[in-house]
Amino acid sequence: MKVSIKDIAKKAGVAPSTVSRALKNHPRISADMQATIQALAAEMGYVPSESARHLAGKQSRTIGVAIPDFTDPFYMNILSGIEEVAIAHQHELFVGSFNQDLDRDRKLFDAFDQKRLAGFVVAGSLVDAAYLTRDSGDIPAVLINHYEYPFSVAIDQMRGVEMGVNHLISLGHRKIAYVSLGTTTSSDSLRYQGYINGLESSGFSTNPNWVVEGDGGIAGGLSAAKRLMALPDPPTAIMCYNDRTAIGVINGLHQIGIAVPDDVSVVGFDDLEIAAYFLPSLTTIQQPHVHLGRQAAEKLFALMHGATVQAELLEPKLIRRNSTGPKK
Amino acid sequence: MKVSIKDIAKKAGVAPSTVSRALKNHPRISADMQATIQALAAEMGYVPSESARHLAGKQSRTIGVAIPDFTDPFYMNILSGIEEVAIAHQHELFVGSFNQDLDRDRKLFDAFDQKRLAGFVVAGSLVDAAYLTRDSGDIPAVLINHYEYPFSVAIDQMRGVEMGVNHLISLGHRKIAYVSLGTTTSSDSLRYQGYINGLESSGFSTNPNWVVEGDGGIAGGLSAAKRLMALPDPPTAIMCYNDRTAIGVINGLHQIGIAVPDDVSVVGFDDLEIAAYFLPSLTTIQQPHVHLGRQAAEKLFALMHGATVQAELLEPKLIRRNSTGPKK
DNA sequence: AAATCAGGTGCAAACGTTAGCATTGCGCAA
DNA sequence: TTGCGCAATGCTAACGTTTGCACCTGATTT
Repeated sequence: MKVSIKDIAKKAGVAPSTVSRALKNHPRISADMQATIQALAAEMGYVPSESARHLAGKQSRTIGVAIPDFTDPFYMNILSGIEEVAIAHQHELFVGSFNQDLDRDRKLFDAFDQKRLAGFVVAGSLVDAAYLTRDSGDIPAVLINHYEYPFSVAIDQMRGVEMGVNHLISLGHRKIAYVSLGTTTSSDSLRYQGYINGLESSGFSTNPNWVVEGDGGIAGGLSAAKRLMALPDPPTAIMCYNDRTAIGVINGLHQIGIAVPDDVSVVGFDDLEIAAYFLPSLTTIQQPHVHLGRQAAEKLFALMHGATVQAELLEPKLIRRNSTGPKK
Repeated sequence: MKVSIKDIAKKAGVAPSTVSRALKNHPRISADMQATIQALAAEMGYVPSESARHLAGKQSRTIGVAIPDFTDPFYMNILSGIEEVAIAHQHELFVGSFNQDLDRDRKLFDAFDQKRLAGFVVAGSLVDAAYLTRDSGDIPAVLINHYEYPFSVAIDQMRGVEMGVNHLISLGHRKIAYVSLGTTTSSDSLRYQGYINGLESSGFSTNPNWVVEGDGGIAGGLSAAKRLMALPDPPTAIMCYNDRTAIGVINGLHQIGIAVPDDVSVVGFDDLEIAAYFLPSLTTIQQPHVHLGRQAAEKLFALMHGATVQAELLEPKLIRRNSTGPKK
């Protein structure tokens, strides 16, 4: 069905190897022959088989990316950054998510191995562990927002949350709550630690009641906000695990008639596109998402080319907008 | 470097074919041998080569997906639906976006061909044309939201916008604007036509000044809103190409002190997650995104299995929320 | 005029796996 | 004892491509 190099060779009356070379403008094939073969190939609708190419010794031109979930905009931004540099390097992407399924992460890494990928990027603390405990030896990999792995690109999440908390303190807030991710991942504990640090470095006490669990999404933030405000001594400011949580929180507050930032201030984390356009716009900690992806990919290519690279820790940045009010 | 079936065979003192069969529990291999080989394979860290497998005649277990952009949540939802059923059918996904790059769509389809994919799904009217004009003959494909192609899953976009316009009319609005996608695609012209139909079927005139171009994103909606309200005779309601445009529109209105829905009503299209949580929440036309993806994938698998399938046109649904006010 | 050179091309092995067919023992029926 | 069938395994070709090396033919060098 599919025309192969042999078919072309037969029709042109030459050897398959000549066709192979002619198609890639090998210098030892005459210009005449190259033109003839290429025309013939086009006419016959020849499409090279990637599998065969790959088998015959060439290195793979595909890099893998593992992300938690296709519907999380944060990871999509990262992905988009990775894709950008992959294309620039003439590589393709094989992207896999590992959603709800607990087995899926293993399967994903198995797939990476079976494809003999040139390298891959792992984004999302949920799988870091899964990756690190397997011995998929030789394929170079870069992790995003992981801190122990030698090849990683990360932003200082702990410091980020601390900056958010400090900002709230500087506005006069003393009752500051935190809505967490709600699953035990390194990101979650780092950000929580940042919250504690921010409070303690200013000499304020922490109230365990003011730390509640979200789910990293809007719905989790919404219910967390309601739980917080039902407390006998509700907070006046809420630091959130991420922007989606913050949006949920603001929405939840709105539902029970609490205005942001007039009554309660809210800080997010990520600086998604929507953060700038939500009403009120979100004060948040910026992660340079696309840049993060780009950096990770660049690092991966460096690694693939044998360069020595080292872990990189990017500085977060506070973006002040309207979900935190003026100084009280 | 990588251990192959031959390495295992050598070590076990059997033929490669025996190893191959033992690894897949072939009935004609003794249980003993199977156990021995499998243990040995595990111990040696054997990982099958997908390329070799694929070359040796097996059909590919990968389906391709072409989307416009990784950062557009609408397509990510679709993707997530596709992925779900792909996994259920034990297939993998090869996802490609074709971003800004005009050449990229061709390259993407070339990649599909070179990989000898089992089939693919094309989402996004920008590439439909690119796909339809090429003769990538034998690989089954399903398009999303395309109307001429025999194998497609689509919702009735024209009807959707018409429903939105009718809703606005029923609230008493007469000056209704439309913010388009701004590029000539079938989606854009269909939705525009729905706008015209909605107006004309109620006997209202259309004012060309009230049709302005967005860009499918938030920024485009924002500037469109400002342009509309600067008109000598500004509209009192705005129908938008999609939710992201609507969010931009509401934001733009907010910037110039116009309240939604008190002063102006806004309707979106898609029903993204954020639509329900934006403030004000968005009245919008629901596309069953994830379902759309699932349907498309199911249809693709049916097609791959030789079943006869036909195009499917889903009914849109108006979701009434707070960006459109009570009857005036 | 003989030997060398180089450009142009063909041969064949290799990549890792699968699958059809052939082969080897063996126990068992005739 | 001879022949047979069956279970278990080996042989080999094939998938489509690449690549090192050998080969041929004119043309250039001495």
